[in-house]
Order: sequence, then structure tokens, then C-alpha cells
Amino acid sequence: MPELPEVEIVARALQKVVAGRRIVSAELRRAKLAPDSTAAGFAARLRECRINRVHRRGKNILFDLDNGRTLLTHLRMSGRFVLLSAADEDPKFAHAVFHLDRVSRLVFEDQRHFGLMKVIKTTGLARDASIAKLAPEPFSEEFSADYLTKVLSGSARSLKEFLLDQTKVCGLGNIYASEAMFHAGLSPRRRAKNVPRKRIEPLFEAIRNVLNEALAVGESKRPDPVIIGEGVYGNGITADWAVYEREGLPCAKCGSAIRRIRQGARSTYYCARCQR
DNA sequence: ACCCTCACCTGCACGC
DNA sequence: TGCGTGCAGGTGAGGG
Repeated sequence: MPELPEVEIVARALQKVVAGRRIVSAELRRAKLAPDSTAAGFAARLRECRINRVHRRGKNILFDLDNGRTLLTHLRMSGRFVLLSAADEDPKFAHAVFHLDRVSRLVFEDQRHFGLMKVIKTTGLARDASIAKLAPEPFSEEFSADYLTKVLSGSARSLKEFLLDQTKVCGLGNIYASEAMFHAGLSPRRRAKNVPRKRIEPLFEAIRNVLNEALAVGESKRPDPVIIGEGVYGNGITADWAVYEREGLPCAKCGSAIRRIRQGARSTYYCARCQR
């Protein structure tokens, strides 16, 4: 379920709690979680190593290990990491288990089975298919109004679908795409290439603002995020959205009813009066 | 190169 | 109570 802010919060929590610790052994319990590995290969490449650092690229969470490899993970819709003590039972959908030093284990659970993992060489990380094609990070210098102008101009898709394309803009998902368009006053139905030049700067600002605000909310809710037995969460940033899941409710700016439409088989929420 | 639809799963809220 | 339907914060594969 997570978008960039949620993934960032999880990566920060994991960095705090598992960076520096050893993976004694790893179990791949659902083969399709890591389709490029066998269970034996997964275990072999992750046993007896130290986690140097946990970080994020797009919506991927990366565990850099001291054996020259990186564990690349994606939570997709329902993936979560949970840190458990020896006495805790595994959750129902425990698809990978990392036994750490100091008697605890990090469990990847995923009700919907969409999550993905793979183990790659750290030196090849930037060239890995799932990383290489991602758009620049939204808070990097490379991501700018000029960059947005360039990529918008090449796309005939709706602005909403464009914003969900991680190769154009990375980090937005279904919630923050709707929210950003609302704050920019842009209609989700407008073609990306038809966003007027003057309105690109406000869109750029809105993208950064919605992500920043969600990050701030996430951080404030989880100041000391990880307690053994209580878990490391993947979701739970619930803010007061301006439009998301507000179909039929009044727009905060003009009072007219928020609409829900389907775009690319997903819901988009918007104010038809404020967003043109 | 782009664009569209479908597929991958379980579970929950809803209406009959 | 059960059963069908639609929906859920993501993305890749495979078609045109």
C-alpha cells in the first residue's frame, strides 16, 4: 500500500533497528516472493552477513550487506516488515524470515502476495532493471520544473496516469497523485502534454509538498518506531486528505462535491470546479 | 516508444 | 447467515 513517504518511514525505521546487525540465516518461504532465486540460493547468499545500511530508491527498500550484495525489496500493496522476538509467533503470511543476532527475527509478511525481493551485487544496483528506469528522486536536484516540463511534453496519457508512472515521476501513488493534482488545481483528465507551461511549477511544488507533509506526519506519529514484538509498520500514515476517499464530500476550497472517476482501472478523486 | 488491459492475491464492506 | 460484487496506498507482462 505504501507510497514514497510510507516506504521512507519504513526504511528509516529499519536503518535504526537492523543496520549493523547480522543475519544469521534467511528463509524464503514463498518461492514467488523472490522469483529469481531458489530458496537454497536465497538462504546461501544471505547467511552470515552484516546489514551495513538500509535505504530507499523509489518505493524499493534496499539492504546493503557486507558480503557485496544488496537485498532489494518492494512492499507493493500489502508487504510489511515486522521485527519479532523469539516468543512471538510468525504472522499468517510470513513469506521471508531473517534470523538476526541477539535473538530476534525480521519477518516479511504480505497478505496479497504482490511483494518482491531479489539479491543482487551491490555494484550492479544502479544498473538493475527495477532501479535503472526509475525517474529521479523527487527531492533530488535532477527533479525540477524543467525536468517535469520535458517529460510531460512527451506523454499523451492523462495527467493522473502519468503521475503514477514511476519512470516519469517516482514516489507518487494513488493517494498522493490525487492530492498533488488538487493542490496544483489541475484536472486529472487533462493530457500530460497539455499541461500549460505556467502551471508546471505549481505542479512541481505540489508534488514535493504532499510528499513532504506525509513524511512529516509519518515521522511525528512514529518518533521511536520500533519495539520488538510490536513490529515495523509499512502503512498507517493517514492524514486528512483533501480529496482522496472523499467522494461526495464538499471540497475544502469551493464546497462542491468531490468526484470519483476511474482511470486506468483505479480511482481518482478530484474537484471538478477547482481542478481544470 | 507509447498506451491499454490484464494479472498477480487476500480480505473487507456492502447489498440482497 | 451466506453469497455475490466491488474495491483496496503497485507494477510487470503482453498485446496493439
